[in-house]
Amino acid sequence: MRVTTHSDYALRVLIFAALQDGKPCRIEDIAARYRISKSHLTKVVWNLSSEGFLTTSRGRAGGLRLSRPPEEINLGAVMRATEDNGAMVECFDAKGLCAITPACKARRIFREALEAFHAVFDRYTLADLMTRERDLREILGLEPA
Amino acid sequence: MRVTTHSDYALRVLIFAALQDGKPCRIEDIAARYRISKSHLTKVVWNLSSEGFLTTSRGRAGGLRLSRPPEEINLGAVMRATEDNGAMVECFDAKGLCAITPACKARRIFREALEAFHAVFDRYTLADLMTRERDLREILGLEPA
DNA sequence: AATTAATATTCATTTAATATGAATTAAATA
DNA sequence: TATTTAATTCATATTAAATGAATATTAATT
Repeated sequence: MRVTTHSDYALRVLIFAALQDGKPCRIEDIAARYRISKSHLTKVVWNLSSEGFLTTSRGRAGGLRLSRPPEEINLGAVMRATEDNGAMVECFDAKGLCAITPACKARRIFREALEAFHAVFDRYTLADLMTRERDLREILGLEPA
Repeated sequence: MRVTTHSDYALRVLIFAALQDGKPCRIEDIAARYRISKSHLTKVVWNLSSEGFLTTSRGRAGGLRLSRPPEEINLGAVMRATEDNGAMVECFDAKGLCAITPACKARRIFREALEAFHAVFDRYTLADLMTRERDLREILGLEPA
């Protein structure tokens, strides 16, 4: 089983943004600190912003920031918004070709398992990822709070 | 999130084998009925057999059959054996490059969520997938029991 | 108004995982 | 011994995902 890097990067962006004390930060800097693709990150940020987790502004002194405090950003909501589970298995997809789909009980179990997966994230917020804030700042080369 | 077709196919093989009343069946026939790759299916069967779910024999009158009755084949065990979760997210992999891994709390949550996913399958056996046996037989073009 | 700095958008390319195909080898049975 | 089947190996194709690059749009500063 695999989680897309899209979700992975989404969490990294949120963690980075949570370290900025409300000040906007730039996609370019985030990409540089994590050494990942700025292009890809741009799409991740766009997603997070259209889902309401981030607020972005263009132009000089622009950038992105958390729309809400970390305690109010539920990780289950983030995962559900960033993972596309429409094709987790072939039978989830309307275009699936598995012959036995009409008589197959496995699909229900897959849905149940996926829900259980998300339910774990539902129990955490971004704040739960920030408990080692000091170390995170150091690793990412940010000023101590 | 995505499950590999390897696991998907594994379930299909087990379902097919469970419909054979203990008689061996051939990989080639399974591949034909599901219209999927025989080569790939061979690897899936090899895995299931090395994990003890199937018993195979070569040569004339050979084939594969369930090693145990369906009620004794736990789906959680099957999923754990067929899914490679070593790289579910980058930080699960020893070769992962994510900078913040040492200070990141997300990994624990991912592990917890993965375990919750498997735990759902733990509650079912192959027998739970066979409740629509009549329909499955018809779709797969097998003789009624 | 012009310039600069940022996100937004689009498209092309690359990459890596996955799946498939094909051919050969080994084992079992008639 | 011939035949049938799984096991094994290697090459190829396919696909989704990720990356790169270029352009457009927006907004703040000078």
